Amino acid sequence: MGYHPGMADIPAPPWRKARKSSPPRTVLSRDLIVSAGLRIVDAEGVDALSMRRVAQELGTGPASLYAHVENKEELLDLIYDEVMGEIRVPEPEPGRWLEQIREVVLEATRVFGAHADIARVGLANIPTTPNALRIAESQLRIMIAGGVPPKIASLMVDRLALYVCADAFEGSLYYLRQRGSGKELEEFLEEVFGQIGDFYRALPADRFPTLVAHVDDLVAADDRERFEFGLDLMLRGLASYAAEAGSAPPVSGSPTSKD
Amino acid sequence: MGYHPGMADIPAPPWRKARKSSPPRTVLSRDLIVSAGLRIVDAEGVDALSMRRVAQELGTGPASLYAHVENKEELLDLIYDEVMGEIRVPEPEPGRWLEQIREVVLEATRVFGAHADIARVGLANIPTTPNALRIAESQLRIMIAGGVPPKIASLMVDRLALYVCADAFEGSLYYLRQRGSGKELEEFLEEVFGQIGDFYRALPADRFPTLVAHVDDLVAADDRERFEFGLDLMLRGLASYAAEAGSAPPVSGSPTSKD
DNA sequence: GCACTCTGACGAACACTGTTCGTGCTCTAC
DNA sequence: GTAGAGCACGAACAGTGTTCGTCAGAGTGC
Repeated sequence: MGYHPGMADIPAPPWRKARKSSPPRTVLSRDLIVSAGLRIVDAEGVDALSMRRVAQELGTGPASLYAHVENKEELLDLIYDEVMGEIRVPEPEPGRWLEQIREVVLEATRVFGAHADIARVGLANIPTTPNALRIAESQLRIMIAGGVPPKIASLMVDRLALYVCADAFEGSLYYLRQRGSGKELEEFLEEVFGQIGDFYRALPADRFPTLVAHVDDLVAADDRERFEFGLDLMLRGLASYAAEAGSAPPVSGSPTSKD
Repeated sequence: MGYHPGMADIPAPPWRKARKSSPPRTVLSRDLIVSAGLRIVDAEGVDALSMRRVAQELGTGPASLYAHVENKEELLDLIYDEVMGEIRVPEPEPGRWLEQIREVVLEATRVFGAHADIARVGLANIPTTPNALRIAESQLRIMIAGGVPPKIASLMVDRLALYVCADAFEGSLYYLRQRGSGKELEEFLEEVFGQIGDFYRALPADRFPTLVAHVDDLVAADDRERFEFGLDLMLRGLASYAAEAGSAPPVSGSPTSKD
């Protein structure tokens, strides 16, 4: 700060107001912007991401970002693709195709779960970014190698993506609210589920007899169990489609008995 | 406008500036606000709904709304519940439980589809509003009457709600973009799907061989087919859980052969 | 070494957003 | 007839995404 080597000792002429003491031009780039954005999303969620906030993180003004990024929307897409880049996919092993699909879905859920509510970006866009394609390619290849009819496999890729994003987004809501309330995760969840349980129990039993009668079942399941139940629903359905089409059904009957 | 009956013919004294020509106080109410909000959502989508916009629709200022509604969030919840009120549910007929579940889900999808992207409100909230409870009660009753184990039925209610909202929200994206582009629905969809097809076809075949090889399958399905495929996946899975638990499986094998 | 263009960083501004505060009108209850 | 509560409303605050015009500095051609 202050002296610049090239200017020797000559002080800036005072009548020129020194322009602004020439702050060292920060060097921006798409990657810098994206990773700064991802940092914000991870720490505070998608709603907290604003162009000003990203710019501030990089020590500049919001207008500077628009030279590298079209939009806030494009920025979010780029961040989303960055996250999807963390999802690892296996080489197809035809004998384990159903299990492999299950593994890819679990892997995706793990990654989304590690990045706050970023999954909602995936819900709002038709994914055509590189990593989205990579994962779709992988899933399609696994299923087709396993003998699933291509039409079924294509539909399945779409529905699985929707399910993963929707569930991850739903799950992130609890996560963000917990973070906002300063409590520990376990304590928070217990409190929330307790409140929901109390709420259901307090319902008028004449209008909602079945709900009231099964409160415990309604409240018992945690995030993980609900997610896996829904996933296995779809996988059982898929197995039945595959079996109908003459493909060999998965060896051990149902995908439930895994893990 | 102008004369008020009680004031006879006496004009307002000019030195008092007439306060503001005393505009006839509009009478607000929660219901008025909610229905105005729903009108905006229907016409322009959730993003277009702002407190100012609602106030304008009612001929007043934004601050006036806060006497009847806590929040924008609460307003959206109220609008969402209003929409859910349109969903009709049947009386349980144990012999047709799977078909009835399917019908309720289709009915919900129909209603959401008629109200722009309102479904995204359902994605972002744990639904505890009256109509959400009504529908959950109905689904639970149908399944339990059909012999589905309560635990499975409880999980199913949750997963179906998630699926319906997620799909309706995804579908609404196309809808809103079409509306924004001034074209006819059919023309718009054809254009979009054409572009996506072209995009897939133009992909490097060495990195995405499976995608490129099955472009036609990937692009062929429309909204409806994708939705019903996913739904039937889940229902087949559900049927298999129900069968495992000793309940009578649905008569005609799979839910696919309906309609 | 000089003059040139062109990229891109940046300050300021615009039109919005949700929400709050204070004012004062109008209707109700006594 | 008057006190009081409820509530409609204007103005303001702090924030948003985005655009415009300016202008420093790097790179290029001579």
